[in-house]
Amino acid sequence: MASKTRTRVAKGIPASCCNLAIEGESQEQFLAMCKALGSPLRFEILKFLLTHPGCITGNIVDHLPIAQATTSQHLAVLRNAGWIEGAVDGPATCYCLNEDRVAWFKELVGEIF
Amino acid sequence: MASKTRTRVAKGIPASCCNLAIEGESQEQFLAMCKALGSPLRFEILKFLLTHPGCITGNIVDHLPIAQATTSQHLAVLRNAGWIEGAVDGPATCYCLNEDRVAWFKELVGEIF
DNA sequence: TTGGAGTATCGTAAAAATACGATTAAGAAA
DNA sequence: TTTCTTAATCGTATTTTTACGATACTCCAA
Repeated sequence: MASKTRTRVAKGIPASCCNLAIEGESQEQFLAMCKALGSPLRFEILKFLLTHPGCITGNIVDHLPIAQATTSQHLAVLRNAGWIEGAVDGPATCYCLNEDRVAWFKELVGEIF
Repeated sequence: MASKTRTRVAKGIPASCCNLAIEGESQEQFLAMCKALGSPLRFEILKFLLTHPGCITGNIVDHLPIAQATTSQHLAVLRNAGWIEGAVDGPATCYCLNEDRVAWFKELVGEIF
């Protein structure tokens, strides 16, 4: 047996040089935030919220070249990833950054790399 | 005309509170890095390279639960995003982090949020 | 109440990402 | 050379993401 192992690997894998301070649930949440951030439209939404705090969904819809339904969908992704929070304000929803989460994200990026 | 504009928006869009130091090409590169980072398998590759510097493709393939072709594909994504660099070492390819890019990424995350 | 404004969700079509086996290519060893 | 090791690329099936119109739902005003 042992057919799957590579032959002629004299060197093998280099020894571990360090450990990383991320795994499990934290890692999942971090990856969800990265993934959510990786879309141009969603990044545009975050930029808009960063520079125009206190916006409602409609403001964001007007600002983007996509349909209302799609915008709402992207907002949900950002919400689920933890980037933003939505507060109901009458019939509208007022979105803002989740400052704690953003701070956590920044910290983590600094720690990991 | 003006049929698409929202009525009853007395408040309008909140005034811009600040500017962001990212746009255009820089933003595209940043988003590519975020997107690449957002995949569990690719993050696993980065973690492996972080903790085991000097690995070749085969080491990474052995470490992941996916096929060689898929791993190679993910490595290409990370390479194109700028996270890693591959150096040819005989028949093998030795991968390492692109330290400059990583530093740039960290800096940017600190600036944006 | 009733009506309309503001949003979220549903259902679905199109596009993109993911994964794999097979193949190709390039270097090292025989 | 010929062969083997290593890794990238090709073609393709499957899954996920994206985007939209239509619909449902909530709140406020008339």
